[in-house]
Amino acid sequence: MSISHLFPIDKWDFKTHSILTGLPPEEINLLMAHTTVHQYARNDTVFREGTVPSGIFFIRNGKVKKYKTDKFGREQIIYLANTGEIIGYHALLSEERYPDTAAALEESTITFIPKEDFLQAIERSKVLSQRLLKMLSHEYTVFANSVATLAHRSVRERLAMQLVVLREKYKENYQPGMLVEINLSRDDLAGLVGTARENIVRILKEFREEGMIETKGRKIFVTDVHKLLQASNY
Amino acid sequence: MSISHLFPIDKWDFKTHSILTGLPPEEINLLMAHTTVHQYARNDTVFREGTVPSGIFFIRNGKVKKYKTDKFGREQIIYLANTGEIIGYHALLSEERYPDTAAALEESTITFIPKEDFLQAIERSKVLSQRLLKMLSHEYTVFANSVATLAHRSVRERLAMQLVVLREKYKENYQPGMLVEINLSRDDLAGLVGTARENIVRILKEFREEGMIETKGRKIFVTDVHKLLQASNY
DNA sequence: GGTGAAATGTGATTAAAATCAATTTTCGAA
DNA sequence: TTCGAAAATTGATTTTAATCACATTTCACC
Repeated sequence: MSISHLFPIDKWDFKTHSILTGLPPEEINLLMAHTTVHQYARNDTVFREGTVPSGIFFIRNGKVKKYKTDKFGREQIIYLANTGEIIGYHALLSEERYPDTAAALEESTITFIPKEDFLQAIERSKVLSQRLLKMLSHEYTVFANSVATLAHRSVRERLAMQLVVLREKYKENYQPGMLVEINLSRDDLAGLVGTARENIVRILKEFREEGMIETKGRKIFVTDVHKLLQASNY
Repeated sequence: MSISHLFPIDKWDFKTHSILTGLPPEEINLLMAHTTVHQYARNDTVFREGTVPSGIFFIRNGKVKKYKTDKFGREQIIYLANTGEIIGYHALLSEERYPDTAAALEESTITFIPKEDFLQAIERSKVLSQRLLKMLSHEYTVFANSVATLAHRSVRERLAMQLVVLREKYKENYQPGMLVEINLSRDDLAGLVGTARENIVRILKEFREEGMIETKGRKIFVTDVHKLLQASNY
């Protein structure tokens, strides 16, 4: 059972996984003609803000943070991409440089699709370009949500909300009743919520004391989603 | 002369105006087959969050704020659309309900294009759908920027930055040396920056005393863009 | 031009979050 | 298993922003 009836998780998720799944074989072949597969260790950079894009990346397995760093070194995570998702297409389609940096959050297997193949596939496949249009316009919903949340909700509320989202993203072979292990550094969590590490630590402690989560080292287990949702004030 | 070499204004601007300009006549005809033109007074709603989209809107003249309201009534402006821009396409393309509300900021003339015509035009015109892809993916750049800014910059910095952006948006028949009149309520300015009205008022006062702007009633005139840019810490 | 509601502006106070300075824990490499 | 660097945590303090309570100004309308 999902929590989508309690919390609109799709408002926090791009839908890039829907791009490739079920695409006609010919289109798949076109896209996959010259792919290369790479292994990324935790913290390895996939692409860097400001560089010229050379292709797109399909995350076969793993998690990638997309983030911007300001001049004081503070990171803001724009989006956390999961297994099955694609990244790097914005820059190619907008004909700009990468607007942000992508780095693996954990050991990840990623397929690289060269620019030419991707653009050609779009050129030839109406299905593909229509799916991209649908997906990209959905991103507006996600961002409108993020912006409103960042602007008007407290750090505590935002952290509660993100934990609910992360619980979904860290589900793997999930069975009802299982605890989901959220394995993310405090710094990354801070970058996701948009605050300093210290605040994250303190509020996590509150959540623990209020019986919403348990922690084991850096790992976080959500033990009461409903209470968390309440705390998020959503 | 523009300030784009000092400040990347395009990172604050969607590029929806580029959609229609220069589109082949046949595509234009397709799109414009069943349009209706409407006049909106200040504060009139163009469409409302949560409703089913029935078409898109081309702003012939005027300005429209796109915003979300939280349960305490606080508005967050997601984007300020200007003359020549289109709004309402996200919901149609993503097949969702409107993710935000649109309301005229000033007397505006807006052309309505019905859903069917818009979707048909995309279906038939490769040029149009490719332009949409380009535009939508550029929006990611804008939002990544907004999110990072909201998360890590002070209200003072954000206000300074927005004033620079607004100065561009309120340019009309601009001649070098002219002062641009920014005519926006303090509440809307607060909604754009993501803070409370009182903070806006206080910081505007600082900016006035520091010789960056002048005010006349609600109207704001930027008198020193460079100082503002410095204050924005960009 | 006068009038009143709405918008703008001011001051004081409270609350939230950022920052600074350590200390403790964790976890991978030797 | 031990060691040491990196990460996480805690506490104290400062800064920033939100909130509350009014005062003043503006501006559309009569």
